[in-house]
Amino acid sequence: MNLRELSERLNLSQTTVSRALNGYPEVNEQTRKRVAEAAARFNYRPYIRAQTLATGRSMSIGHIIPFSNQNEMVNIVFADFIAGAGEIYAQHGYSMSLSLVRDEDELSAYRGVAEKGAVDGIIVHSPARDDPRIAFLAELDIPFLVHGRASEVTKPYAWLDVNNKRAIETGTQHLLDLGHRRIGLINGEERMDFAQRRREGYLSALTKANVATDTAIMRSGEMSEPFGHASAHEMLDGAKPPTAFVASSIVSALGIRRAVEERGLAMGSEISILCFDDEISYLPNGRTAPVFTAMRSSVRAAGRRCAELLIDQISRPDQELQTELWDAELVTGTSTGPCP
Amino acid sequence: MNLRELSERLNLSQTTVSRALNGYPEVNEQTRKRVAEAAARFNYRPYIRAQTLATGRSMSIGHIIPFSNQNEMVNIVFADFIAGAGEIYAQHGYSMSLSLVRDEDELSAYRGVAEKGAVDGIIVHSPARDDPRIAFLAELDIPFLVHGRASEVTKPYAWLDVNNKRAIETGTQHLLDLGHRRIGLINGEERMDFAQRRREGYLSALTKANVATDTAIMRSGEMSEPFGHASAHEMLDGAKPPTAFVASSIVSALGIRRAVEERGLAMGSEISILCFDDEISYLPNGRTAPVFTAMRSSVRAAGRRCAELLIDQISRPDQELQTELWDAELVTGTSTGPCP
DNA sequence: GAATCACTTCAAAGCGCTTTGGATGGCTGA
DNA sequence: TCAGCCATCCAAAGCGCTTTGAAGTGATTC
Repeated sequence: MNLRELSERLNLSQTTVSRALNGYPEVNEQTRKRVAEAAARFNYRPYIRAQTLATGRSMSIGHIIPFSNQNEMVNIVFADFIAGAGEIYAQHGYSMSLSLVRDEDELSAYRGVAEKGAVDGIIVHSPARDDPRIAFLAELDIPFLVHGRASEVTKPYAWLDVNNKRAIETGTQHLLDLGHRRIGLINGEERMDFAQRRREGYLSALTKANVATDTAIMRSGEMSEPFGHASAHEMLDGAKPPTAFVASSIVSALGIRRAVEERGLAMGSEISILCFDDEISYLPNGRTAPVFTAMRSSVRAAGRRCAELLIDQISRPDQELQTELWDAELVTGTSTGPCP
Repeated sequence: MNLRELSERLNLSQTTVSRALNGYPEVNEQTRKRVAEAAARFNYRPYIRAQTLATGRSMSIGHIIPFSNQNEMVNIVFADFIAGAGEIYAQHGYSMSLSLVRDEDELSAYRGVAEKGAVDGIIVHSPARDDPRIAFLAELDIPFLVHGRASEVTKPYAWLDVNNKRAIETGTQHLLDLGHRRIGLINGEERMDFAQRRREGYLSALTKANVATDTAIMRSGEMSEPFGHASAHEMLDGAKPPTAFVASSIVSALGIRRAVEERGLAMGSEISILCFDDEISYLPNGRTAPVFTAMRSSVRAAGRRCAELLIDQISRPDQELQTELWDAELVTGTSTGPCP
């Protein structure tokens, strides 16, 4: 059942039927009701494909998720981000189109998605410091918003980010306040912008406190449980082992904890752990009382907000590009304590 | 730059240009080359929207991800499944359209996606025992494939599933062989089909071994770290505490381990833990030597295979509906040992 | 030299919807 | 009475692509 058939049954033109269904004012209330009833009775539903071609809008947002060739891994926060964004899309009648793209062929995938008019806007995930995707999308002239930032990109673009530097600076400061002087850093991959900023925050806190930095207790890698586990063991095996750890993710923190426990050390007294907590739904950091002391910022909330900002940008293309910087919140759990 | 413009510049008809670009045989090699060059030079790319309308195929697969209202949680295996499926889609020129749908309005979302012709096929995630979605999709007459099964649905449908019953039966048997007689079960939500089957496997192994079952050491819930943690504590606080645990997910196993360690018990000797391992990329169960003894089956491989099967079904609609049952593999780690 | 054929190319008709630019007719006000 | 004006409705022209059915070439065959 298509529009033509429906309009024939009603003895009306396609125009009128279309307008009636889409709520245009220039149609009699009675005929509108007639149309609505017939549409329901014949179970009529417009073909999205045709609508999309006629209107020029596809009512869908593209997410291109990079995933690393080395470890075949999707960022752990991705599912919750998507859950948040999806909620907003549903409210506004948008759908979400997803491509997982390997590092090497990412740019061509962007062209594929954006230029062909398959989506009305794009969300960029996990930007690197000097991310070529941003300049590329700007040139394609399609609305897009970056979750995160790319420090080395100079052109303006829309983004939403957590203040990663300040977050980790605050977290590290918290450990310093507890008397720790040997603090290990277990970071994400530092070609990622967020990881760089977190590192800056870590270094800045140490420097301000006149504590020497030591690359022997700084690691950067894939944010998985085994990586946290192995890194922690290595550092604790070192000549001058740390008394505290800063972890970039709750997953690596789990690995650190395992290493700590394997060594028979007591977490929160002999060894302290502080991590960044994205509030991942299946790895909650304690519903009521947090386990890990953490810098907390909800990635699901970020997903929601990113979707809102992008939809806003699509519907009002003339407005200035929006940016938002969120502060993470320090929550204290049982994983930190005074330096022994 | 659209097809008409391009064909005008080339002094050719749209037909010829279209055919040249799409590899039809009835076009001179020389003109094909001319067309290809011009297309590259003018950076021509067909509008997907128009192509989609003209061909009747949208070249996109819908995934509708249920997510629970109670715990606002997306299944942890989802990201890796998607990563696997996305790989295959990319190879075949498909894109992936995602909707996250809350429990209560799922059916209407299916109609929205399927009936409007927005996608060529659908993958159904996390089916419940008597899942209304399956009958619904069958009626809509759109190709679909279920990841998992719905025991109470009688009509034939395409699916791919792990033999959950046998997997957990084997796992439980392994613990019985080690001498354990009090084995706790920490399962997923039992309205989900897979969780029911796992429970059956658990019960079957115990019954065959003439070991009494006890609901006091059986829990079913959300498959999160805290759930595993709390459940393990409760059971270990009981009058007849278990000496071993079977966990439905590596995430709940992590929680169990935390509880075990908090009590100062040694995992692998005083308490054994066996879990189902979906090979989630950021929670790998030990790259070389597994930590947890586990029943293992890669959810990413399942995603890949599901995508293949569905694409096959779309391209050859007349063939019989395919089904595949995979066996999980027992891997022994350090988390299990003889009953003390 | 006419008929046949393979090889290329083309004009035009969709795909199902939206939207522009009128028509139509009843009603109002001078 | 008649111009002017709403309130409704409509025919037709797109949106950019694919595909059908036919036509225009030479070359080949008899």
